[in-house]
Amino acid sequence: MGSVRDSFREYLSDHGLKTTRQREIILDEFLSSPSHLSAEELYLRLRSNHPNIGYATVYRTMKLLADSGIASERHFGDRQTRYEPNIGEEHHYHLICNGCGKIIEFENGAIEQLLLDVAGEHQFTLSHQRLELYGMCPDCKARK
Amino acid sequence: MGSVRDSFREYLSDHGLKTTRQREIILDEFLSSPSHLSAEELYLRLRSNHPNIGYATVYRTMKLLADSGIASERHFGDRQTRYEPNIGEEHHYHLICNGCGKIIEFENGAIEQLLLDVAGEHQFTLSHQRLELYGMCPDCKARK
DNA sequence: TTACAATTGAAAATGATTGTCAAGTTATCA
DNA sequence: TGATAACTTGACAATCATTTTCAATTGTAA
Ligand SMILES: [Mn+2]
Ligand SMILES: [Mn+2]
Ligand SMILES: [Zn+2]
Ligand SMILES: [Zn+2]
Repeated sequence: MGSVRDSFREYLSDHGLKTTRQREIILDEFLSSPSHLSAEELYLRLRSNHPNIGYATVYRTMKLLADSGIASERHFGDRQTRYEPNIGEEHHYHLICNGCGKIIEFENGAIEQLLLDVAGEHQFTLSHQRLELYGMCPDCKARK
Repeated sequence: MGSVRDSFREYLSDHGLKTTRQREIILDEFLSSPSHLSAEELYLRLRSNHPNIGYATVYRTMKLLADSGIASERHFGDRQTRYEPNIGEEHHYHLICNGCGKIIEFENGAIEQLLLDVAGEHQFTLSHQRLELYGMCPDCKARK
């Protein structure tokens, strides 16, 4: 369970970076928060217990978490970068409601395979993919 | 094939908006330019023949073209919104090289159907989807 | 033509993110 | 256990794409 912290420590030390109080606090808050948070949202959550942690530090740390593979960056409709933990998560895609912002995650091996095939046909070596569906959820449709 | 201009005029008039010299010039330039241009790139191209067309007008007009269905907005890796004409284009996805920025378009009915199925399973009414693959093209791999 | 709402261009404002820098911390090793 | 060098932090300024503002101009219905 503490292994995420350990692997972050390891990543930092392997890259000549330092383990700091702020970085550990931010990691903890990230792991105990709902998924798909933006740096700003995380900063706001931290603010109450750690009012002295700076805005830029949260941004910098989220970038480190992404680089270390602990977090994944996501870009949905709005302009903010969002993050979600990579821990024990299957590779998944997102279905997003334009009305209420609800995010539904789904996996689909068939789609995944077809995408790999497409990349292969073009002799591309894939680094990452982005796949999101946007629409109205049943609740929002009813509410109208 | 002035029909795109006609449908833009129709869209404008149907929405209580006006057909202006600038809007027609911008539409023409858009249609005769390579695809996946950003508003700024379009502005730069217009600059030589129409140095008096303002930056904001290009932004505003591209938004209108998207709203009218003549153009589609695209968001690739960089931070700019890009546009491509919707005319006679099949619905397609993009494969983008991280090295040289090359963009390969592909269609895939099987993927499209699977995505529709996913949306259906969750009773979502889809408005749009985003699907891009990022990686290294064969040229860029060789060059390294 | 007139009358009036829509549009324009220039410049300022916005908002997310990144850069700067002086002061504070961390890891190392003598 | 220090001394030291390198990294980090927080506050704030800077960026960059895009949007807004506003006074002057233009399109259009009648
Ligand atoms: Mn997710
Ligand atoms: Mn395209
Ligand atoms: Zn909803
Ligand atoms: Zn390439």
